[in-house]
Amino acid sequence: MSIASDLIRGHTDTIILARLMGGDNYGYEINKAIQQKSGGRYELKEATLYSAFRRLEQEGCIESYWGDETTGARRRYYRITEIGKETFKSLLKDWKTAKELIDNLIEWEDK
Amino acid sequence: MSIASDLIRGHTDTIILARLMGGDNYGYEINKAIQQKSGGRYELKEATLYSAFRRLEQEGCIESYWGDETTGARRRYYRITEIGKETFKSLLKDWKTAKELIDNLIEWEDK
DNA sequence: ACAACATACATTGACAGGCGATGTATGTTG
DNA sequence: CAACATACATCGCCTGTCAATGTATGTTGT
Repeated sequence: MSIASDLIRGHTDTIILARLMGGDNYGYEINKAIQQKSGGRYELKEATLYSAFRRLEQEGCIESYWGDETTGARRRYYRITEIGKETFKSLLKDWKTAKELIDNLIEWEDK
Repeated sequence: MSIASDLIRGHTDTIILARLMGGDNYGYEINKAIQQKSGGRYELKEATLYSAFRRLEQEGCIESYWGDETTGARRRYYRITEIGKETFKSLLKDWKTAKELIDNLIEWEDK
């Protein structure tokens, strides 16, 4: 992977919630969408993805249900809740703040 | 603190190296400068700061020496090395990339 | 027929970074 | 003389990431 995961750490939830803002989806597909949107530069590791789902569901940000696939592997779909939408908005604001903050803190005067 | 530390995680080293790009400095003062530059919104916890120094020194990014204070508490000064400067440049590039990547990944189509 | 691969979900155990708590020592200020 | 600021340092816990591993189904190439 080309991006250090510590730089993405803390954004996993935001990234997943952003995907679910566009409608219900299941894990594998969500990760595929992330890969595509990143131009192949980034993907969530499966362990990271599924532990994020567990975390978000416990926090009430998402809800899950099994798809009715009659063929192929079963799919667990996720739906963003109202709490999730509020959380997402809040996380977006945090990101904006953090971005400005970091940009500010890595400035320097060359000596 | 107003900023979630997971959003800053992975930037600690960059932030410290940026401070040292402006000349040698010691831990306490570096943290004060960070607080000032952030407008009081952010400070490194001491445990975080000193473990970052240890890490950076082990990696050869910084070197340390004791100040010659004849009064007051002793100060351990840090100097950025050539390796540190290269690392810093590289971290800046990583940040630029990560910023664009995240901005891209948190876009969504409202439904 | 059968291997290889893609789809799809899930858990375990290890690791790394951040940090609260705590400790040391010195100097200043009300 | 208590409170506070300066200054460095370590220990142990917590959390998020991830390699490894496992399960099960469907497709494609030879």
